[in-house]
Amino acid sequence: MSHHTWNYQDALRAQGYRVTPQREVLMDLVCAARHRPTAQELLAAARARGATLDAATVYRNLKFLTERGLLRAVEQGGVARYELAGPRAGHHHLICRGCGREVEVAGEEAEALFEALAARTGFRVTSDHLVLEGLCPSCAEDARS
Amino acid sequence: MSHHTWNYQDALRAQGYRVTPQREVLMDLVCAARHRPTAQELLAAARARGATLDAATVYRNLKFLTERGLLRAVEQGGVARYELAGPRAGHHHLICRGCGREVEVAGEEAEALFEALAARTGFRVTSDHLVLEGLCPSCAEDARS
DNA sequence: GTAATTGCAAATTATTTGCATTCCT
DNA sequence: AGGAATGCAAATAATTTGCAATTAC
Repeated sequence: MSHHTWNYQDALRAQGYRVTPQREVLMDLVCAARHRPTAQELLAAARARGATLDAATVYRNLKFLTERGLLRAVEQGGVARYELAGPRAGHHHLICRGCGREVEVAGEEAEALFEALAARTGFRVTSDHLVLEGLCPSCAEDARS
Repeated sequence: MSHHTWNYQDALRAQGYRVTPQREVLMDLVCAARHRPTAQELLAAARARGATLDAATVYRNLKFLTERGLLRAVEQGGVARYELAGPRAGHHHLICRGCGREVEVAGEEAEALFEALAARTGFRVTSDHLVLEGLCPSCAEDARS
């Protein structure tokens, strides 16, 4: 399956690593997921899809793929969740603690904010994926009752 | 020991909860800690200090104290770390991934940033404690070699 | 006295590691 | 072939839960 816009397979092979079915199923699942899956969710999903793989393999590969820059790990609620890193721009998420809805913010939008921080503290933020909590417009509305 | 500027004991008693020695030792330790301690660190520290308490009690109370707004939990590197919440303003941290140094940013400083986000997305950020990663001035310098 | 809390032990959940075997390239 | 990667099983580590015993108020 090579429906990915980016061919990570060759990138790996070029570095002497192998493209195993386990790695492919993980990449496919992370790619197809609507929300960021955890290692456990990926294991279950992979098996549901008929793949044969062990939890240890999932953990080893998520770490491997993250180190190679193909995936990105985000801590959320104590567990690690994964998403495609790929060759695209960083971005951030706003999670509404009212309805759980998630809004994405382009990296550039946030850059301006980080600029301001850098100017004031000299500290350059490199996080390319923040998860901010707050209230979305509609829940903010409800909160007034 | 009531060296805390804020008397949380009465606040608890007023709500029908008890002030146990275990709870006090936890509050004292979090208060005295230089860096945010984890549940395990608190357990060890409490015992080193001669206190008698179980891991389950530590977890139960950290959760309890956090729910009552006395402590605040921050996820960092997969584990929960705690700090005093108290009646003070929220703030944020910048952690340098070069030297590990930590810089604190007052809540007001960041408010401006959140304002900008709200204006653009309608989303109001309520996180009162972000942990941003980046490079401090001195490490940014070294990175150029 | 009595309900809130604790301790202890056992159960969960997430993740890691050693090692022999398998399988990409 | 030959090293990379997997599976399996066992080891950690962090956290949770049931329940009887304890204790703060």
